[in-house]
Amino acid sequence: MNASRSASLLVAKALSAKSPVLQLLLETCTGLPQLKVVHAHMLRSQLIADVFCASRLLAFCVDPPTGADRPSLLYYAEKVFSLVDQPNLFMYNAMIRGWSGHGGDPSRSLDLLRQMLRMGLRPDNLTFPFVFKACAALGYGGMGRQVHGQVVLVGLWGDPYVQSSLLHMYARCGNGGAASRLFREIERPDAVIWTTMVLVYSQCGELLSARKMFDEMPDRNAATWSCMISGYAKNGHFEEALDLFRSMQLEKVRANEAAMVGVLTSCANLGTLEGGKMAHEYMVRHNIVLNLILGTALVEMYAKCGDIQRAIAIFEQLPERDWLSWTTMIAGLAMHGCTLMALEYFSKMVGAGVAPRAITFTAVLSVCSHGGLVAEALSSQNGALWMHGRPLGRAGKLQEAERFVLEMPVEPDGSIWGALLGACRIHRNSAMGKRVGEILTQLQPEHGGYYVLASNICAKAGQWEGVSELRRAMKERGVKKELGHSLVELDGRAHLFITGDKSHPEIGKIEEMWEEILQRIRAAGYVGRTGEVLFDIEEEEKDSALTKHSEKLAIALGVMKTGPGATIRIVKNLRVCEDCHEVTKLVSEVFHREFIVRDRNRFHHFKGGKCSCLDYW
DNA sequence: GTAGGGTTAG
Repeated sequence: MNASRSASLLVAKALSAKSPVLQLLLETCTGLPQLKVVHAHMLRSQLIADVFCASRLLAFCVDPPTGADRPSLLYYAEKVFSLVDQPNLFMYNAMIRGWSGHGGDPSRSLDLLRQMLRMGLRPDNLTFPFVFKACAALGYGGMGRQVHGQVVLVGLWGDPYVQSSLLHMYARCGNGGAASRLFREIERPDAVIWTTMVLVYSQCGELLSARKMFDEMPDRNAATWSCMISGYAKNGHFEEALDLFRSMQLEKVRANEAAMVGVLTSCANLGTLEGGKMAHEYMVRHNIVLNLILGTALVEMYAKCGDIQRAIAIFEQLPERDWLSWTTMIAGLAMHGCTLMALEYFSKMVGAGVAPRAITFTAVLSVCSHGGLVAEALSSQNGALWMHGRPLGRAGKLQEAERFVLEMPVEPDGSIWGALLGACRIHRNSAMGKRVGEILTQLQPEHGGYYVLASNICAKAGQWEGVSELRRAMKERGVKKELGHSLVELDGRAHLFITGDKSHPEIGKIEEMWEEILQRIRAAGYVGRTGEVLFDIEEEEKDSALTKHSEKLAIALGVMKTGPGATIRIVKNLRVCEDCHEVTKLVSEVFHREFIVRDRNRFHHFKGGKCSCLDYW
């Protein structure tokens, strides 16, 4: 006897005993196939006409056991629902809830709300939270406000579930004002509502207000901490995110996945490998399982903090991979100058049937420019673009790269043009650099880095009119150059140097060290770049007396605090300049240190007087 | 008689 027949017999027996057993039976379903058996019997036995039984069926579809294919169950539920003559409030709620959630279609929730109102049904305190969730997902703030009015009309605005979902909706729709007004009207906000306010303010970029809420609320739980940490991370306040993670541990609150993503992202952006490793250990210690997003964040952290081998190992162990996890891996390899491997992963990605997106192309383009390759677009296979790199001479013609950008199956965005501009600099192609620079300064006029890069390309070619033109454009548009800074981790402490800032407690000794370094590398053949050329080329402002970029102070401290054979990691916010690059090469040789420097674009691994970028960057 | 809110992150 086959399985479905034995199941059928079981069902028939069960249904004769009516609902409590039906409930049990539904609980044993693990997916659509089993559900269909139950449904078939409900139809045959007319049980489907029983509103309660039909509701149980819908409830199952809306809230299936983990692992079941929720979207297909939702469509099945809708079919069942559409065959019901007069669905009751419960059934509407179940369907509205279903569509509003994961793998659903929030606009259907709103359709159903209209439909139930037409049918003369009155939404209750359960309907509204689902409806607001749908509005939030769609970003329909206006619709949300109208429904808010309905809530007041039916006298439900005092319900805490309704209140928090309303706040959440206003937060997602960017209406922080409405949210704070609403919050002030709530007499006794509970922890969920307080937490939602933390979300509201971090969503609006008002981190101080968010923190104020966080500090003022009477009891915080894991979600609250997580919300505040992610808020900091999302708004670029990485140090604060890590500080808060430390306090969270002191308070013995266990972090969840979302919090860890914020923590890892912060470590990745700061480039703190020590912090990142500690976060990873925390995850292992607390059995926090790697899902797709968390796994990708971990890959990114290791890649951006300089441990590309570990990043690869984590990536290979991920339970699943999507376009973004592939892209993160490819971009990470690109940063480390692992050109061939990056291209290999790109072809693996395409081979796995994962469609690349714009950021993927940016990463591939940067692979090519770092590796002295030019990207070449070939014919499409299975609708996906295929691409490989072809070696180019140093003199490099970039026309093919430019053509690649123009022929890409996605609209080139700022970062793609930016990658091409970087390639122009490497290949010393000022004509194209000028062209691409113009596109970029129009596309993203507020982005100071592109003016600087374009101006450096001109300077290198001796085209001073181009340089002054770009400087003028920057001034006219009020674009500020980002201040250079370098971070170095030594003895478990992070030292930050900002251009022109001499606040480090050991600045005197550092300057002395720098003088010594200068003497010894000069003996090894270093000729500092000075004067006009420097002024026009460097990305960081020239120090009035000495050509001392923040990076040089970091190098000096690194040499000071370590012995021969040590590895010193430095993270910069801008691209490394040619002079610093030269200096670091020489220091690595003369002082027998390894430097792993992360600049805005990529890693430079200095050892024995050479750099892993082979002077392409 | 059946159900629900806040972290959604890379």
